[in-house]
Amino acid sequence: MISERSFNVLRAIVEDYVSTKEPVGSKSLLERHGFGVSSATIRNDMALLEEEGLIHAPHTSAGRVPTDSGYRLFVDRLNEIKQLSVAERTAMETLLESSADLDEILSRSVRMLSQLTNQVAMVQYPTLGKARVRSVELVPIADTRLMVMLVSDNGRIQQHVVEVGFMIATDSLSMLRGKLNELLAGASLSEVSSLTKDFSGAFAPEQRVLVTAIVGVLNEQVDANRQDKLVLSGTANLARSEGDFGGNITSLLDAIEQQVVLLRLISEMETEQDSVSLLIGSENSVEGLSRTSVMVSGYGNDSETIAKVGLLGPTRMDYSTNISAVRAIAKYLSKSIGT
Amino acid sequence: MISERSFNVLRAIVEDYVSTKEPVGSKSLLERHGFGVSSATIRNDMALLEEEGLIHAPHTSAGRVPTDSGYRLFVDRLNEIKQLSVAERTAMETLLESSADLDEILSRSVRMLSQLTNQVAMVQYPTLGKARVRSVELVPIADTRLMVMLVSDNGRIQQHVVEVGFMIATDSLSMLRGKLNELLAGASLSEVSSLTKDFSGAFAPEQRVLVTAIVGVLNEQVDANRQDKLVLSGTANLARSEGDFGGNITSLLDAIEQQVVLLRLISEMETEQDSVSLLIGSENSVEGLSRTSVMVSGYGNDSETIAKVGLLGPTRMDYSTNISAVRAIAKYLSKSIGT
DNA sequence: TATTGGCACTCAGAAGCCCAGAGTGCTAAC
DNA sequence: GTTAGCACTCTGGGCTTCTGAGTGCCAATA
Repeated sequence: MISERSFNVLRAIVEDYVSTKEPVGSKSLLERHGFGVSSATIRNDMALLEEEGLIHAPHTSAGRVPTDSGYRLFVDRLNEIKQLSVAERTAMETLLESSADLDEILSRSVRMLSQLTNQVAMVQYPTLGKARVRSVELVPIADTRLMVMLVSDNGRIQQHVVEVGFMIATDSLSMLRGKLNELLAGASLSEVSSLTKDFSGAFAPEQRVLVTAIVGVLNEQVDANRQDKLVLSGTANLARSEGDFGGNITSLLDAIEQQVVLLRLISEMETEQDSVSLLIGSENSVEGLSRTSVMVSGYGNDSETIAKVGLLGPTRMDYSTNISAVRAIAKYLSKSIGT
Repeated sequence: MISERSFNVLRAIVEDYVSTKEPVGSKSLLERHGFGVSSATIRNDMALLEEEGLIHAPHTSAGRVPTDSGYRLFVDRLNEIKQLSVAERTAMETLLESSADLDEILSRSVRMLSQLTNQVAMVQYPTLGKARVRSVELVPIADTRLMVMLVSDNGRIQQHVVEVGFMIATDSLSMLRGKLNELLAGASLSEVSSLTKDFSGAFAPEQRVLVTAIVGVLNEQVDANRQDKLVLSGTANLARSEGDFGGNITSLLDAIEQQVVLLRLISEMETEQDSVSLLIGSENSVEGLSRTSVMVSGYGNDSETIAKVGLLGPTRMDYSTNISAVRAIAKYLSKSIGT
């Protein structure tokens, strides 16, 4: 369809535009990349690219800017992805060494991703999916406070403190814990609600309040899991590249603070592990994100993807670097969580 | 020193400038607040205020803008603090009802504060301070993974997952748990390190790896507590009021992302519960925060303040509203945590 | 047929200019 | 101490001009 050289021109335009932020013209293009041809030839190519809708001139007699489709083609033909630098790699490795709990792993990863890319990074909490209950723990925190923990077999922990309002007898607690584990251990999370339905009925009235409270918390924990959670980092970066969004940055910020929109968006994007999927500009149909590109990758264990990680930023971004960063972080997350 | 009317003029200037964002002149001042005098009189007062360094004209023949000292005087003489609206109050109350664990309480509070004020809100994690160990819990998470929890008597929980690298025998675990609790229960946190120093020596060599790992984690948890943590919310709001910072918003964002700077700053600010302390503009000596006001209040239980909560924003902010919001949130936090 | 040199044309953005209006400070009168 | 009056001073918006980067097209060339 379009010639090899034309494509190279497109690539050059994308690269220059991303780095200079200025529409790029035929002459300056020649200066930076020594194509073996004259500026007139380049102009012909550019006219062709414009006809194809890959680039676009903000006004006559200005340079060209890639369109969404232009970026798209550029990305699709991106064969060699930039590698992480040595410094970045070592940073990743130190991150990897320190074993930590889920919260920490996620928040560190997402921060690292945002620093690596200078974009807004996001990571989705792993959904429990088909996970099963490993155990239930009841830990007294204070005289009248109890921490209820639900440990699932993929290593995820949910916890919640309940104020029960009266002194808790430790022996009845361990009895209760035993019964709960007997009932729930090995059950899939989706079964928890039905299994616990009549549980409190078997207890003496004076215990029933406590039991009901605990069961309530357990069900909440399973539920809380359905509406997944997103951790963001680097929103500040948006302010830095404000110009790229044409000033109406607030609508974007709102969309981000809502989270719901983002969650729906990324859950609609198909991902496999080790591959990054990408929506460029208006390819996503979210209002207010028309000048924004979103990329995500899945992470999880060998058998399945349990959640997603990615970033968003202006369409004018360094796709190559960012894709490799997302991929690296996803890989790291799989390694840390997947076990 | 300065007359009653002059002060009222100052107050009017602050109020108008905060709401309109425009330097305010003598005439428009008269229109909005009907002082019983002519514009010339106001001008005289303004000249006086300027001499005192309380207001300042961006250029000749422009209106006046409060200086940092102007805001300061305004705030110091602020006798009636705005009350929260009914809607805000009910929102607070629903927040209050739902009992939750520390993380959740803090993140909800800080989000609410940022929404209430449209500023960047921050809350410091409670330091354990003179807290004592209530109990240590060891919960198996997977075959080779163990969750170590340190529960302190102020209701705070620290937890960490360790990968031990081999199968964990449940009976040795409960034995270990018993010994640890025997050793540590009731001890103050600062003693943990010395108490556990020789602990692992008493165990059989094959257990020692595990024990050392656990002790390591416990010490980490105590340590982690020294370098306190800050939760922020509403950074997006900065972008909205970008103009107030004279464009160089990035330096501000950096300062915020560093956190260290903020932590030092707020820890230097003296606070009592129920009172809000405030640094206006260049009153704080942090570079990059010269156009920023920071206010914090302490929260904790009856006997002591255990951490701080506050916000930051442009000097041109609605001090009255913000102070009352911070105060309300601090009160709420004390109520939820202090027990 | 693809490439190139040449040329006329276009238009955004910077620079310069002008003017109205908001605001001031001062002085003299009340 | 307050006020009316007045001369003065700027900023910001609107208008014009002009330069230069960039284009599209055409005829000549390889």
